[in-house]
Amino acid sequence: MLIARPDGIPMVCRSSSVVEKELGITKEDIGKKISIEDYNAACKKAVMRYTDVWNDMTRRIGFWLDLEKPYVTYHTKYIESVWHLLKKLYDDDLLYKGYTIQPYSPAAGTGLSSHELNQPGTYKPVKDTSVVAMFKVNKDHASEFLFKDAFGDVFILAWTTTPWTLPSNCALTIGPKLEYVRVKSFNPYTHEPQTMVLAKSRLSAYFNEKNENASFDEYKKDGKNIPWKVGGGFYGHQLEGIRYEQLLPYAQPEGGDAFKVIGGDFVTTEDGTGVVHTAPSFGADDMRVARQHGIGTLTLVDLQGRFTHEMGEYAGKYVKNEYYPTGQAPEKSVDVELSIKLKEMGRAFKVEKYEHNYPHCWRTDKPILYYPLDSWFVRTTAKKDRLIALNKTINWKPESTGTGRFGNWLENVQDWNLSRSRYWGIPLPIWRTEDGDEELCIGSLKQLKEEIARAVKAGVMKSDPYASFTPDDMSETNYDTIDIHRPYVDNIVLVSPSGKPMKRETDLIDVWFDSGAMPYAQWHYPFENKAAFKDSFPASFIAEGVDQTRGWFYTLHAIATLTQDSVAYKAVVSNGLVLDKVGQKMSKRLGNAVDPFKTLDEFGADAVRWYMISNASPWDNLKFDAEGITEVQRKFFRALFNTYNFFALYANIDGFDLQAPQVAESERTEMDRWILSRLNSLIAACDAAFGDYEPTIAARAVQDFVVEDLSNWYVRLNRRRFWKGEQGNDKNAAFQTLHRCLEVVAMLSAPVAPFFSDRLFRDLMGSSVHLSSWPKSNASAIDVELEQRTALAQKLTSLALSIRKKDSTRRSSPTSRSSAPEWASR
RNA sequence: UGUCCUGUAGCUCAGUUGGUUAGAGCGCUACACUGAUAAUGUAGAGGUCCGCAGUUCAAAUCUGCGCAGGACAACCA
Repeated sequence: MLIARPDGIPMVCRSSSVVEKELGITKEDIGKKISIEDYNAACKKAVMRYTDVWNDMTRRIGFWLDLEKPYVTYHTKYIESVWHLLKKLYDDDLLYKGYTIQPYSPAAGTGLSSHELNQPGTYKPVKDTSVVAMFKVNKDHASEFLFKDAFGDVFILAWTTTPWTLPSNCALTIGPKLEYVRVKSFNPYTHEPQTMVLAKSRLSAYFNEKNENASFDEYKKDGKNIPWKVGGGFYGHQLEGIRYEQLLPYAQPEGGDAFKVIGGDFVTTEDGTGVVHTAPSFGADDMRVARQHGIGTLTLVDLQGRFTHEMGEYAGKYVKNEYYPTGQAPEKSVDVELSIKLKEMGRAFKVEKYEHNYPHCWRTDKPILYYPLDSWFVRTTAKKDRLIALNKTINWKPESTGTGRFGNWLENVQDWNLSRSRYWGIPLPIWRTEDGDEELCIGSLKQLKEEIARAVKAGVMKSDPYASFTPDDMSETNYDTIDIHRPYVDNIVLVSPSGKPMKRETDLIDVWFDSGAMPYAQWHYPFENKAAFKDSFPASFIAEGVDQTRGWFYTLHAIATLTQDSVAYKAVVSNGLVLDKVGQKMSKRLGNAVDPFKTLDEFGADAVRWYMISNASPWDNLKFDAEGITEVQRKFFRALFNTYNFFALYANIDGFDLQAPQVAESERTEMDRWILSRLNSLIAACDAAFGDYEPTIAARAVQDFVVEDLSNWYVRLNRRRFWKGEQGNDKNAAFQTLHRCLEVVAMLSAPVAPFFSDRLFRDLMGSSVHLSSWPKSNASAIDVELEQRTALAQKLTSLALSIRKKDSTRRSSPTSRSSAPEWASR
């Protein structure tokens, strides 16, 4: 069973953002400028359009797919199967609602899962304004030791690449075991005397060695060559509990005791000052450590990525300039404005541009924020051991991807954030009371109908909007009568056991769940096709790009493990990428991408396929060079075509009879027996190679056989047998031998060159090669000794030609006698 | 920063469990052939097997440390 994706999941994923772009709207406008119905209809159309392109490519390149019955994730039946899986997870306590810091895309208005963040191209190098901010220490019993012969006020230095999070600062985190020092010096902007606390090992990053212990009196207040002096060291834990003045007091944190120094094990001294500015709302680590110490939170940014009304002069400004509509971004980002403000306040120690990799949303291409959100999670961490154990039973090609890349990923598996705040996708089938005390997960339309009936009876709904649907009727017409997408499904209000109304959680689920649910949902399992599902699950193998390691490979594996306690596939071929001929990744931006349709037009599908398969193993990156395709055409296909033409020419002249009885082996010449031995060896080699998911080895073996053995040696030396006038066993043997070779070559090359091989086979046999049985190697026809002897003869022939060449002996003049030393056989 | 892959002739790639002088195709150069079917043959030039160190009688191959390219991951304040 081959899993393939007839509708192309990534296209479905992207269709919504593509549609938004085409319609010239943003997510904000949905429900206002355009109704959700119209919007979803546009999305549906976009899917269809991509489907056509995909189908066209599939046919032309000869993918072996059932295009008549693609699975389509927006069909009601597909969604019902997904709901069934979700219900199963829910019943096993593997689905829960949680409040965590998550990657969030304000531009798309939705949270992102870890594997969405793991798509290629999400992390990009960006230049941000970074600030070393100065937090003023309150003098009290705990901090007294810092004030001993202090020089000006005492500050703790903390570095951030996201100055917009500084107003939401609630704590400072230090490493309890790290060494810290006090440094007396001057503020580089206000030139006031001040004492600063930072990690000892970070001194050299911020203070020039040659100015250490320089005269304070001689400082010219120009910010250059600032003298400094170390005023004593101590360990991080001595700082814990010290309180400081809020840096930017726009609003007060809630739910805790903020503005103190706390200890965290994640603090390092690789960057910054060894002190982490902690804004619990905008960092996963920050939230965790703040909870541990009861710090509370402050979230001064809204879901659109703008500062909230409390932020005074900054209220309403986007925290990243990228969030403004094109052309409307202010000259100074809030990061810059805040930095200037801090400089003026005397609370900035260093402001500079800092280049680092920052994650971007794959829908909008804009930077993401880390933001506190309510979300539904799949508790994959609970099944980590099974995920790992089952993975070990999968045959990965190449193996290292499974043990290395995928294995490491599973070792560090996180709970899967399923929630998406969007409109076009599969709705989460969970209904909740307003207080969240009662909830219900729906696993089928039948169950939904029953619950609707109860709700109507209880009076929370007037009527059943899905009245046209008949439970247990699996016909398409029945399923086509209803739509369980948003907004329709949002109109359903159910009733809780205690009689309260329950509304649907408004989230959609991660589209990757859709694709991972494919083995079940394509069959509408378990509502229909139980046998077909059982026959095809788990899949024998799947093939996809290695970049899908954390995408499709993972979601298939996770869902199968959690819901079936099984693998979803027994083997994986993870393809490498197609690079351009100098080894650069192809991209539209660089203009080095090859148009697949053009390439197919120019060379034909078989030459392209043969080139790609024979040139490099599927998992190795392929340096795509069109000259390689012409070489394949010249060498392999021309040799095969000419060999067939030679056969056909004389077979037609002589009226070769396919049905005639086979000439006995003893009646065939030694060379007949040799090529048939080579042929059966080839069958065995190809069988082993294909069986081990090594198509490259198989294709190369077939190519060598055709070019060297069959065309260049057998046909060349046996031409006279085909030419001669009289019929007879010898001539028949030649025809039958060559015919058999061509027949088998057609069969062996069918997986790689499906069109050429089919034509060849039809011409030879009158039927399709793709309906023929895979050839079996006949061990008794293999004569290893004969193959070795012939190899020797080939070598001697070449040597003889070489000698003739040296002696300038004409090739057409016969040689009466030649001899070779015995060592030539080695 | 981590994980994984790759590195052999100008190019694309082979190279088994370590074992004589490291191979093929293409390209290049030269010569011959046109009695090989729309397919020719022979020869030649071209290599620090990415580098260094180690194991070994023996390393392209095994080990370690690097370098370069690529993919993927990462809360990096």
